[in-house]
Amino acid sequence: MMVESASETIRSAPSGQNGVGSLSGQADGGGGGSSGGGAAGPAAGGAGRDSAVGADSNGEMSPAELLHFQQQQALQVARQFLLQQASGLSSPGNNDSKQSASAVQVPVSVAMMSPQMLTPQQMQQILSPPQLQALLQQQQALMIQQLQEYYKKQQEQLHLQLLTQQQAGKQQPKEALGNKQLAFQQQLLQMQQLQQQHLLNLQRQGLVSLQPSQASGPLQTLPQAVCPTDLPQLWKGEGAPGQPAEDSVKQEGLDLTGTATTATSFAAPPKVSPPLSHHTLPNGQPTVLTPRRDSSSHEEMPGSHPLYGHGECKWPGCETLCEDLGQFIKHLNTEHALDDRSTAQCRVQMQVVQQLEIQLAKESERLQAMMTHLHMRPSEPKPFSQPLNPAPGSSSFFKVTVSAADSFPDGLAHPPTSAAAPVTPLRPPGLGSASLHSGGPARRRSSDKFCSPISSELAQNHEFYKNADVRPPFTYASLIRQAILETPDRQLTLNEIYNWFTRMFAYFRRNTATWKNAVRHNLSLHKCFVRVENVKGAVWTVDEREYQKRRPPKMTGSPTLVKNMISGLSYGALNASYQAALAESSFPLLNSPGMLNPGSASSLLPLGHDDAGAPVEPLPSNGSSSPPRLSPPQYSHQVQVKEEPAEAEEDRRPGPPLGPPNPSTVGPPEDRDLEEELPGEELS
DNA sequence: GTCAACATAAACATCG
DNA sequence: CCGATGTTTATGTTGA
Repeated sequence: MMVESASETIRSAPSGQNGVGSLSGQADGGGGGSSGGGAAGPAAGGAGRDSAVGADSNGEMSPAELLHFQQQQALQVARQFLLQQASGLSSPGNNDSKQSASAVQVPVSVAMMSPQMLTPQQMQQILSPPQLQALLQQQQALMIQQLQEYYKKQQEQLHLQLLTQQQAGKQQPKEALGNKQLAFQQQLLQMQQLQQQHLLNLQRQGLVSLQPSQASGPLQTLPQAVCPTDLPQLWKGEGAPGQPAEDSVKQEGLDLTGTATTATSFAAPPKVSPPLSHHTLPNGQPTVLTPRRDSSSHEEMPGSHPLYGHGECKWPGCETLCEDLGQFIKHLNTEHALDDRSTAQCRVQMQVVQQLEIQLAKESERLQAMMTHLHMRPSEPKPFSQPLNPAPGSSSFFKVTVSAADSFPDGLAHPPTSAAAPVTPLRPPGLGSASLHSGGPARRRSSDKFCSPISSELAQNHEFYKNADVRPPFTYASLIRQAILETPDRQLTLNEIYNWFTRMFAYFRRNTATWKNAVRHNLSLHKCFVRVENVKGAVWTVDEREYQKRRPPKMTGSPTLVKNMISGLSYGALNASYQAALAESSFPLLNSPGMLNPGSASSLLPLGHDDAGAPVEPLPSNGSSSPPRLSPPQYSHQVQVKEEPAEAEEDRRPGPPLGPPNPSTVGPPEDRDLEEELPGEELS
């Protein structure tokens, strides 16, 4: 899987034309893809190609490749996390909160999605960048911690030896003693150097991807980095530097928390009387080992075992095929007997579970806070479970809910990030939602659909997208729009748009032909993008009104969901404000990255109107969407085009301006437009 | 099952 | 002619 990683970088730059088509420009699909790709989706297709290309990739990796590689690793791990969690291994045990700071934000709903089925790509989609990073960091922190323990032990040992030697040396010739001391000291030194080196190394590796965020986000508070690949290795019982020793060390050094249950389920030999202590969850819940059916001894159930499924061993990193349970048991007892490796893996698993639990607790807490803030009944378990499993619709909406909620507490305008800030590494609403329900890489209209604040989203995860080869969960249209709106004069040439894409997203630094074609396609296709002849050529602008218009159909569905959701959560009274918030989130003040001036909830409402009102607009979406049309003027205002835009777009939209008044300065034109467009429209 | 939105691929046109 | 830019059509996927 990881093979998929580095590779595309290769194909990126050159627009791999296969010279088939008529003209050059569209060498799209690159060598491999072609039409078939569609089904699998871009990412899938990309992955496919990747692997193909990646195979050849030699040992060396470029930074970008390394980054990608690490991401893949992280995904792997994340997947494992979920996998494990889903397998019911949950054994509450809460450690000190050392790592709580880096608690991973894995949407509960995600965890419910039968992780086994998830591919790294999907994981990418499911976990928001911040989540991925968090995951990664969590592991890094873990590793670091373990390593430090290990090194510490080593040093202690050396010291001990040294002392012993010194004592013993009393009878020895001074010279000899001196030598020995020297040797030990050297050893010690080496040890330290090794440690430093190792840590450095890990850090460097880990930081490749973290750096960006560190510079700008809460992530920087996270512990030192550790190569994300370590964990898997640990699971596999190989590779991790200093691992063997580490095992024994960790046993004492690490704050092992776990439960008997876990232990039993892990190590066959009864001998395992884990020195594990029970902890309590943040919320005070004792982590009592709930005798889970699956955690009971494997001999129990004739046909099943928590570690056995689909004919293979589910031990982390094992996957050995076993024809039947008997064989599996045998395998379990031989391969996963009580030894250093197994215990280490077990510990890792415990950590995993702990993290997940911590996260769950946090999310619960947050939810409670939110609900409290919103004057709702706090102890409503539904919020969690409801959206999780059921229909895709609700689940996706849940995400929106979360996002909206995120900004709620602090005031509508608050960037979600800050809310979750220090502890929870960025939890972009749009992202989470987008990725989640987009399921496949190809589908990422979510953001659009649910109007996630792409701008804020981007602002928050700017660095991430910039460096991580992760496909942004936004539609091309929304991205293009964002690109255009980000500029002072709100107009961009095609090439500039390209540049924006590549500048903002690592993902778009590859497969250029494909996405460029898509960009062009989108520009042409969507009415919201208006081409304006400029002196130096043509520039593209955004007709915000038109853009918003596109959404009605989408949003029509949302309200329903909203209602469902709301009713389900007894959000009743909140309805209005909630929707307003929703709307708000849907209408990020895209302009400034700083966006969202806190506390101006009221100002947001209008937007809400728009969104809510939009659906009301029975316009045929676009086509001849005529009546209330008036786009041209609008952007013509905001856009400083040399030429009369009206002309250029005349054909497109003979729209008569309803809002001649938009003195739309480059500032917040949208608000204005919307307000005017749908004055006082209430969600109906 | 239908529909809308979207992604992707590709053919074709236009222009510098 | 070539490449960049635009337009349009076709097809497939997904969610409502």
